[in-house]
Order: sequence, then structure tokens, then C-alpha cells
Amino acid sequence: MSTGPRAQRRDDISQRIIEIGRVHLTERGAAALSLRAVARDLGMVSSAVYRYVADRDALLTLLVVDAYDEVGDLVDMTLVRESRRRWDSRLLAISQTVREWALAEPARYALLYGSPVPGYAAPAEVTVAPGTRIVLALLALLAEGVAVGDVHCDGSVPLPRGLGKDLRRISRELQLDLAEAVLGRGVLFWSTMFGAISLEVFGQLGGESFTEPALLFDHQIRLAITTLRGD
Amino acid sequence: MSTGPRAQRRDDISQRIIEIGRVHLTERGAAALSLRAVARDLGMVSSAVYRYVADRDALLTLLVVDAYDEVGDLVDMTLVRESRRRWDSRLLAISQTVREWALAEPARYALLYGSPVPGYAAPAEVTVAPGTRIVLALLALLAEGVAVGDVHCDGSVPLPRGLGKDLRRISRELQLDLAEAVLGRGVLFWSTMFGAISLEVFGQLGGESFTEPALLFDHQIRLAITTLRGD
DNA sequence: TGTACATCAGTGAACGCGCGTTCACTGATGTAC
DNA sequence: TGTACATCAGTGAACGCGCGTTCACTGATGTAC
Repeated sequence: MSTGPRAQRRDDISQRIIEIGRVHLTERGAAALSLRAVARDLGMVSSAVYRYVADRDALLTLLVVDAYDEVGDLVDMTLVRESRRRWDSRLLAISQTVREWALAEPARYALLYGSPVPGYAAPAEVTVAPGTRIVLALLALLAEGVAVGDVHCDGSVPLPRGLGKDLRRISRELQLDLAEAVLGRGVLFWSTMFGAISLEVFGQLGGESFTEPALLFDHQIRLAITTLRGD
Repeated sequence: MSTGPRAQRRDDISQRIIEIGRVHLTERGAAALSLRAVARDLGMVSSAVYRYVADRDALLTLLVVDAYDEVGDLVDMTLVRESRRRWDSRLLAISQTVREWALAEPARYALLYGSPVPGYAAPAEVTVAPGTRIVLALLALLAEGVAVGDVHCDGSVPLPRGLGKDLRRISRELQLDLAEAVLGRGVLFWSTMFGAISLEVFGQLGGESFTEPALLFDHQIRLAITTLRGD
């Protein structure tokens, strides 16, 4: 970690590469992301980028992590801002945060939660930690709901044995200490939240049907939170 | 609609183009779909394909419709097969059908419900009808649930005025005659179903966490159906 | 039934484009003594 | 403080690739009389 002027400049340019990559992602999508185009915008010859980035896939990985961290940070900021409110209000608030980010950055949302980029697989070592921030935040709020007695353990729908085992293991691995049924409903909430966002961002809602899509989203989240409580 | 040997051959080749397109979609994804590659597999020179298809976007549109119709047909077959069962069992059954198709054909699922293909917009005239078959099937089952008294009108979560208006209009346009609150829960179910499928197909579930993802999916759908009933 | 003409499918060459990646190189910046 | 050497950023040419689309053309198949 030297920090001389050379290292400084190196960091600057690495940063600019990510920023340019962001723009290209937004304008053309992940499949069209190209090192040559980035080099052009950088004002360098195409081969020069290889001093900063091993290859095209490495750039994609940088952008994946960058995007995960951007939403992750926004969610954390929302949690801080709303820290005095109850768990369910905060759950609605972070859902709105994710949705708003997704609508503002559809291509980057697509990179994270849409179709995988053909021929590219995000390396788990680098990608899992930033990629799980949101679920973990969500499950932490759920645990809080349990703690204050809003969320109940048993549900009307029984868990099949194999699923209960998985849920118990996951709860243990994440050190969450959530009852299986509750964690199951947490996953359901997660599906609903990203389903609602994806349908809207990816255009399945059909342009003019809903004049105020934010209202629809909030309503869905409220209903989902009701289900989350159990009974 | 002549049907001489020339027209026959023409139809055959058009069909083969779609089949080859399907394979390419599966192997490389929509962004990499190319007329030249299709021509190669067809055993023709690249310019020859233009006798059958106006341009690359037209081929994509054919494949979008083809995929929508394939799932749509599978869903219809499921509905016929399960026609003696209650609405909620049939709803679970068609959800499973969609999920299974999505897992078997991830790239085609992605074309329909994943990130939009950059630079391509599916023409509504051709695409809306096949694209709405599944939602319509789902809402028809929901209407049946209302008819038999399983689904109740008012929910615990009040509808904001603007949303209620939209839902009434949509209900009218689709000649569904569903109460706003019920239609709202129908949209929620839709979000959940596609959210659960997308998280699984697009790899967000994280490889080894769930040993039997089908159990997780069924559980989520069952919970979602409970919510759908309303109280 | 036979011939003349029109239609149509497929060819092959060409245009101009962008891509990822490698490699030997220059010249500036840093470092060690 | 000054010099010799090592490191490093960026160059430019090149490799080989694939793409969409146009256009004038040939030769086979169909149609009208």
C-alpha cells in the first residue's frame, strides 16, 4: 500500500475505468461492454487498459461489486436514517430504496439481478459478500420483528422436512437464530420484493397500466410484510 | 395462403430458422444472436436469410413469441390435465409448470422475463397477446377462487386511491370483474411467482444453499396462495 | 401438352464496422547508492 | 545532491475473429396462354 504520486495516479485511473464502465453498462448493457470502448473514453490506446485490468471479465467483476456496494450503501444509509422507526417501516423503506436505485440504474440492476451475462460467471470469492448485504439486512430486520413479538413462529403452511433442514442449516450458518418457518417467510419476502422490482424495471408491467407504479410497489410490500408476520 | 411445394418449403425453412435461433439463444444468449450464425447452421450464405427474415430484430421477435407460446401452451396443458382439481391446486400446478420450463430453458426464460436486450424493443402488437397468457390464466383462477368463496374481497392493507383507480380500470379492460383489493393481491402473487423463479434461475439462491429448490418454490407458492385468499 | 415469361431462392463479393489480446518498444518516473 | 539503473505507463502495429446489410447475379421453379 504505497501512496506515492505514481500509486495515486494509478488509483485515479482505476477509478475512472470503473466510472466509464458504469456509463457503458448503462448505455449498452453488459453484453456490449468492451475494453476497447473503455480505453477510447479513457483517451488511451486499447492495449493500455491491460495495465489496469486483466481482461474483460475482470472489468465486469469490478462493476458487479461496484453495483452491489452502491445499493448496499444506500440501504445502509436508509437504515441509519430510519433507525428510530419500527422494523416493518424500515423494511418498507429499504425496499423502496432498492426499487428506486433499480429504476435509476436499470442496466446495473440487470447486471446483478437479471439474466446472467453469457460466458461470464462472477467469481464467488469477491462477489458473495457484497451480494448478500441486502438479504442480510432484510433478515436482520426480520429477526428484530421476532424479538419484539411482531413475527410469529408457526405458520399455517407446514414445511416439508427437506426444506426445514436446509433452512435450519442456513440459519445456523448465518448465525441468525431464526425459526425455519420464519426464515422461509423471509425468503418469500425476498422473492416478492425482487419480483416486483424486476417486473417493473424489465417492463412486464406494460407501460401505461399503472399510473403510479410506486403505489403498487408499496402496496405489494405492505401485503408481503403482513404475510411475513405469520397468522 | 397458397400451399404449393414452394410455399411448403418456405414454411419449412422459416420453421428451421426459429429452431436454430432457439438453440443459439440457449447456447449464447440473446445479445449474441446473429443472423450470420443462423445462416451457417442453415447451410446457406448469410445474405440468404434475408429472404425469410427482415433483420436481426425480426428474428428476436419471432423467438420471443415462440417462447411465450411455448410456456403458454404448457400452462394450458397443465390446466387441462388438472381441470378436476380446485383453483388453488391448479394455481400451484401452473406455477410449477412455469418454473420447470424456466429451469429447462433458462436463456429463453431470460429473454422473456430477464434483462431487456440492449437496443431491442419487442413490438407490442405481436408480443402482448402471447405475453399476457400466463397472467390471464392466473387471474382467471383467482376469479374462480372468488366465485367459490375462497378468496375474500377486503384485505387488512388499505388501497391508496390512485392505485384503486388503476386496478378498477384494468379489471374492466380485461373484463375480469375482480374487486380492486383482490386484483392487487393477484399482482402480488404474480410478483412472487416470477421473483422466486428468477432468483432461482438467475442464480441468486447461491448454488448449494437449498438441496431441493423445488420444495422451497412450492412452499413459497403455497404461502403466496394463502395471502391471495385474504384473511 | 408445350412454350414464353415472371417469380423467387440462394450466391458471392463487398462495405465498413468493432472486438479481445499479444508484443516489442519508448520514454518518463521513481529508487538506491 | 547527483548519477545509474530499474520500474512502469502508455504506444502502435498486428493477429484473427465475427458481425449486419446491400447488391447484382444465376438458375431453378412456377404460371399463363
